[in-house]
This record gives sequence, structure tokens and C-alpha cells, in this order.
Amino acid sequence: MFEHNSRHNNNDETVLPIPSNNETSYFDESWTEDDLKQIIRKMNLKVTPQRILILQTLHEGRVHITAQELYEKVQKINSDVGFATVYRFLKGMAESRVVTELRMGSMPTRYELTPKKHHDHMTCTACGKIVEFQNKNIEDHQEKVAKQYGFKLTHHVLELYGICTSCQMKK
Amino acid sequence: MFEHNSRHNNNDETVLPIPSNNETSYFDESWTEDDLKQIIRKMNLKVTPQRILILQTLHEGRVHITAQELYEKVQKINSDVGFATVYRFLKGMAESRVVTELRMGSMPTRYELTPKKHHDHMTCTACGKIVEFQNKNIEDHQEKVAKQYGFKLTHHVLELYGICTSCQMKK
DNA sequence: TTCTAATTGAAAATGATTCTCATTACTAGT
DNA sequence: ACTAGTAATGAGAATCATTTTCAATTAGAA
Repeated sequence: MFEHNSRHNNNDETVLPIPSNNETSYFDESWTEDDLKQIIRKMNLKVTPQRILILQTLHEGRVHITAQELYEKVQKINSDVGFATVYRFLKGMAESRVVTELRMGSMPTRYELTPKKHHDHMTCTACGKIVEFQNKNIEDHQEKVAKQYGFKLTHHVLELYGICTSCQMKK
Repeated sequence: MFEHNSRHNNNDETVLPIPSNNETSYFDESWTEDDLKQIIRKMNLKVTPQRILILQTLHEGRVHITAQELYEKVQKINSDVGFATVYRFLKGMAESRVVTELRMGSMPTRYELTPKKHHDHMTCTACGKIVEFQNKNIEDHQEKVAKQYGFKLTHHVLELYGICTSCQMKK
């Protein structure tokens, strides 16, 4: 299995949902400093230079980043940011659903800015490649199940695991 | 969120899928020592008294147990079993899909003997209650998605999070 | 500007998981 | 049943992500 295989590669190559495009990030729009401040205020948090920098770096960087990776990136820009701050802020943003936590297997938690279009993940357990996909049918059925048991859904985690095309051919 | 709420209860009350019944465990059949040995051999592991005891205890006990809890239970019966053994064996069984790992939020991993009828979990983020459900439609759509991207699926994780009926009324 | 509570960074604490290694115990082959 | 070869074991140490602590600093309301 993925989580027990120390030989898998470490990149988290991401295949964008069909239709794919050439964007580096989902967020083609750029965020001004005011945008960033707005987002922080909406979380009922005070605006600090650290938080602005962290959020900005998260937005500009690639998706699926770990707290450690984000910390290192931010460090290079301004060493007046501690790991605890990055970590705490990520947690806070996760609570406010500004970012989404991805826990795949037993690897360190990765974060992504919550995309406007919800998607789920399919991971190749051989090479670690992550494919993102959307499927309204699945969502609909989830709601049905929730209703059946009287639950009011807040969110969900759907992760498919398997072997991707190229790994199937290799082996 | 669940994982940040230190006030949620710690029991993992489980609601069986409709139609429910009065069984303590999914496994009404009892396992003889030979059954246990067979299962261990099928995993290409040697039969040892520790593994027999661990598997037996897992089978008799409630579902959704942590490595620590299982270790404590097994300890009471035979103190010649170390935590490492329990832990390693659980990992091994997870790899062979004899048990399934449940990672809900950031709480310690829980294990359950992989039920013959696959099911997923819906968790109340207020009280921690776990409902198990089956839904063939969702599974079918998952396969469709996988085929679309050329993946051969091995397994998946689907966890719904929300507020259960009684917690909705409380608040 | 002043005050207060929120935020911060560094380091230590925690907690789960994983590894190490000397010892013991399976089991296949006799 | 005996034995060699290998797998498994337990205790504890190591690792790693995550979380907390706390004294110093800072944001932002009044």
C-alpha cells in the first residue's frame, strides 16, 4: 500500500480535472493585499503581516502543500515567521473552510485553498500521482444517505486509491 | 470541527446500517482456533500465540478499536504481548485488507475487521457518533470515474461529516 | 495614544507511529 | 522428534507530525 511503501516518489503530481488547462493554480485571479486582509477578517482573526504572507504564499504556490513546506517557503521571504504561526493559521483556515486538509494514507497533512468547485481525489498507490475529479452524482447520493439518517452534512472526504494507467503498464 | 473540539465525547457509538439488529459485532459466526490460524496463514505470516490472541480479541470485541485499546485488552489476557506486536500485526492486516484502517479527523487510527459487506462511515462532528452505511450507487459512480481516468481501483475512503438528528435538536 | 486581548516565535511537550536489536519461537526439511 | 534458518517478538528508543506553553510583542478598538 501507498502508506507503507517508502519507495513511492515524493512529488505530488496533480492532474487537473477534465477539462484541464495550463494554469499553475486553480486561482487565476490574483489577490491584492486588501483581498487577503478581507479573507483574514472574515475568519474573525486579526490581520498580521505573518498571516498576509502565509495566505499569499499559499495562494501563489502549488496546491497540496504541507505545513512544513509552506513554512519553508515563507521563511525564505521573511524569516520573522515561526512554524507555529504557519501551523496555527493553517488549522484556523481549515476550521473556517478557507483551506481544506488532505490526509492521504499516513503521510503528513496537505493543505489546499478550498476550491470554489468542490472536487475529490484519486491517488495512485504506486507512484503517488493525484488526480482530482468532480462528480455530482456521487454528491447527490451522499445527500440522500445523509437525509436517510437525519444528518445535516457539513463536508466529506472521498479518496479513491488505485493504480494509474502508466503504473499498470510498468508492472 | 470535530478534531478541534475537545468537548466531544469519546465513545464511538456505532449505528448499524439499516436494517439494524442486536448483534454486538458484525460477525455472528464464531471463529475457531483453526479459523484464526487459517486467516493468519493466508496473509503469509507465521502462526504465533500472540497473533491468534490479537485476532481473536479483535474479532470478539467491538468494532472501531485503536491499536492502544486493543493492546490493553490483549494485555489483560496475556501480558506476553507487546505493543509493537499488536501495532505491527494490525498494520500487516491492513495491508492484506483483513482489517480496515479508519482515520477520522486527526484522531488515532481505528481498526475494524474488514466486513464482507463494504460500508462507509458518517460521523457526527458534535458528538462523535458513527453511522455506517452502504450505497451501491456511490460505488458504481466511483468505478465510472476511475475508468474515465484509466485507474484500476483498489479501495477507497468515504467519510461524511455532519450533525446527527439529536445534536441538531440540542443546538 | 492607550489599553487589552490576540498573536507571535522558540522551544518544549505530546502522542502516535515506527524502528532497532538482542532474544525467542515457528516450521520446513530431515 | 530434531535442527537449522528465518521470522517474530518485546522493550525501549527514535522519529515525526502536531500541539501547547509562555513571555514578549502587536493589532485595533476606544
